[in-house]
Amino acid sequence: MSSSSGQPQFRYTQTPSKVLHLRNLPWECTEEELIELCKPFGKIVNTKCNVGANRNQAFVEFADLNQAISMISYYASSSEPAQVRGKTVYIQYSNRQEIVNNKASGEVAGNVLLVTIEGVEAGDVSIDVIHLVFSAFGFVHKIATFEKAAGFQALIQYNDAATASEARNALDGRSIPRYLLPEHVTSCHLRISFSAHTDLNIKFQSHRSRDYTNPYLPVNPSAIEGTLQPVLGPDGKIKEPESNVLLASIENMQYAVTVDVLHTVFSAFGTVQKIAIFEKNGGTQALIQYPDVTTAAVAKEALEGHCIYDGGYCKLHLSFSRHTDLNVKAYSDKSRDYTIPDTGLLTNPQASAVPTASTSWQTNPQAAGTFVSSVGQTAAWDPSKTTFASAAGTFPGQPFVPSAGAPYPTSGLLPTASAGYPQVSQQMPQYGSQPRAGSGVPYVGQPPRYF
DNA sequence: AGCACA
Repeated sequence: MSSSSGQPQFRYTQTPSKVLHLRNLPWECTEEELIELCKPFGKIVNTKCNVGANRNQAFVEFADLNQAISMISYYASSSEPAQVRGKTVYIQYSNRQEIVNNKASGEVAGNVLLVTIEGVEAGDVSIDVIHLVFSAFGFVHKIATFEKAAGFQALIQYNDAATASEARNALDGRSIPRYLLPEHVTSCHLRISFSAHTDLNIKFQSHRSRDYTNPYLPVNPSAIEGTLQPVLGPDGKIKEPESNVLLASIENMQYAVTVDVLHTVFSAFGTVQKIAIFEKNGGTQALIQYPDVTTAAVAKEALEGHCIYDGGYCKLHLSFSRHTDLNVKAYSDKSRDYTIPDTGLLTNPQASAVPTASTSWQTNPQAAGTFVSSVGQTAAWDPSKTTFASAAGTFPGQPFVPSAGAPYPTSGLLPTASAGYPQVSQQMPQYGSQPRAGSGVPYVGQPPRYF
């Protein structure tokens, strides 16, 4: 026979390759056209278009050798030749085993995609929506989002370049379905390229980054809520813009944390204007609005990492919210607006820093008779000066005294050292007496405590 | 219609 194994250039003796050589393509055939032709046979992990003197040749690399074989086999026995724009395309195994990465940056197939979401603000597309969209092509390991001059961008890490390529091929230039987006978003085109990253370094689960391979990664409360544009502080660390509204994440919420509890705690630093409690990512969070940034900053500094109740329960993590004025129901189970006068249910604004016993009773019938405001006149209270010993005695007019039978005699809001459990009141922090909560509020399955 | 290049 004329064919011999010593002539690899002869088509019937070419060794199979994941890479196919296509020729007689229409002039400057696009990658999309190439992919359309080849993708029925398998996952395309790389392409090279417009090669050759006439720019009418191309290479396509499949994820698997068998996929390349199936395409060759199909057209070897097909009565219809492979065609692009009606032009017959001749396909052979390439004499190379892989396409070299000579593409422009961003075209080099990797397992991490760089996705630019055009025409939206970061807050418009949640990381959960991004995860949903990109999970259609395979397990998404990690997502990191950020805002750059180019707009809202996300890095999507898959296990392999093949999966990433498939997602890119399917989604590049497309839009996230409207029903997944806020109503005001009119367009949301995805522009997708490959990142040079292979493994993203996700430090926290947050609204801008996720590691789906590590469910135990700590949640970063400063990044859960809102769409803060990170600001670099003097130390070079990411610093959130200050706000008069604090976002509190409540960790280890063994006991109910109500609006009243939060009001008592946060009133220690100034007038609390509004409170809203909500559930997010399976945890409880709250927004606490002060009249000014300074007060919020003091409260944040003093309360961060402290527990409302002893034993490490209801540990607070505080960050500045992007909100400046909460729009809350004046009086509900989960929210309170203390700035609205004449509701009949609320104390008047001047005295609103601490709810009176009577208002607590109205809202918490079970708590009747148990309310003790341990904070007192907040306007005069300086957390940096108040001493620990002053807890009950410094606040005249307190109608109730601590119950001798209280099962948890120590005060809450102790600083929680990472291994500092259980805690005792002697571990008082530099802030002196801590504001306390819990009074007047029924616990879940626990009797109330007093101070 | 016949194998590319960082």
